[in-house]
Amino acid sequence: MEREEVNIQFSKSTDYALHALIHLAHSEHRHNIGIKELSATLGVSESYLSKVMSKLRRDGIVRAVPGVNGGYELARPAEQITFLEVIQVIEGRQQLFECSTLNSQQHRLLAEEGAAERDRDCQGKSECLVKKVMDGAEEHLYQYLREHTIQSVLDEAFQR
Amino acid sequence: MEREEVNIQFSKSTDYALHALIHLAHSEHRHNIGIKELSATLGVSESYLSKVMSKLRRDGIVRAVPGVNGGYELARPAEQITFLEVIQVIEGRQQLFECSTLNSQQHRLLAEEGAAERDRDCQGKSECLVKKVMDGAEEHLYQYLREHTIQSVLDEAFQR
DNA sequence: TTATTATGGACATCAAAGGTCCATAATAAA
DNA sequence: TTTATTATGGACCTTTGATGTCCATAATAA
Ligand code: SF4
Ligand code: SF4
Repeated sequence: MEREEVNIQFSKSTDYALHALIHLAHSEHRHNIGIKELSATLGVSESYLSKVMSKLRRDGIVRAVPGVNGGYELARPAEQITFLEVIQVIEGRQQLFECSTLNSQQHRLLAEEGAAERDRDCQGKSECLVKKVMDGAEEHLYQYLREHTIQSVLDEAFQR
Repeated sequence: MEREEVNIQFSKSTDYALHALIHLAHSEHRHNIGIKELSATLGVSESYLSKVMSKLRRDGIVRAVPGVNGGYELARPAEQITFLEVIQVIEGRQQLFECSTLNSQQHRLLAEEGAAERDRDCQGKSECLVKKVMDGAEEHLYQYLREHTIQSVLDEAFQR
């Protein structure tokens, strides 16, 4: 009877950002695509999309020029813009897993076991295996996202 | 000046669930670990942790018995409980990426390009490359999480 | 100078995470 | 058969973040 709606997924903003970048890449012969055209292409409101674009500009993914015939264009070639980069700009850069029980008995128990390991990796961080598994998962995910760029999507889409 | 705090990370509940399961696995010679002991071990309130445990029970990860000397125990051997399973029980099973612009011009443009592909994979779903990259990322992540179990953490922690 | 376009701040809304409290059900021990 | 104990689930609360709008301002090319 309950409507459980827990969430571990990327935000709509990330979706919008990726789609906008693809449109810019696809129209790179032209210059300065305005927010009007972008929002029409994606079917998203100008106000909201402009927030997303501003973020992309602040992080050097796109360039923006105001005024007549202004708009956006990629700041770098599309093959240098990875999925990971876009996601991190929009979603932030916190870790996929952050310890919430660092002051617990259990943390002490599990982290102390790493004593042998702390000889080589002596950073005093004392992370346990749970954290290591989760960090490994994150790195796996990131590595995959690093290998895919905006250009790679276009390449596969428009080869015929 | 802004405090951007966007979030793509696992919830505290997932953290609690993993830690609780590790405690149960570590104490499997005993039976029926009560919520009192669990919450003391993790340093988390009984009320909240009991919600998490109930979820784990409803999905067959742990067994629970009320009454004097009651408590929780693993419903299956620890080597059969994967990280992925625990995460999905707590976080739900939606996809990491869901299309938010399915009615856009761009979707039509990108999805139509898959015409050649629809001959073999004729499901009418017409997903584009963006979605495929993201789904690939998800599958990558999941595969990794499937390969790690509660037992594997204990093994590495208590080998000396 | 002017029309146009992006920017950023201020709000508004809504859903979900995180958490508490309590009444009830279930159970084992006495 | 009590009784003490423990888990369960519903109701409720608070805070946060995602999503979104609106407007005043800055910047720029024509
Ligand atoms: S280091 Fe391990 S035991 Fe300690 S809080 Fe993090 S996940 Fe939990
Ligand atoms: S299928 Fe591709 S283009 Fe269509 S909404 Fe999904 S990600 Fe966007």
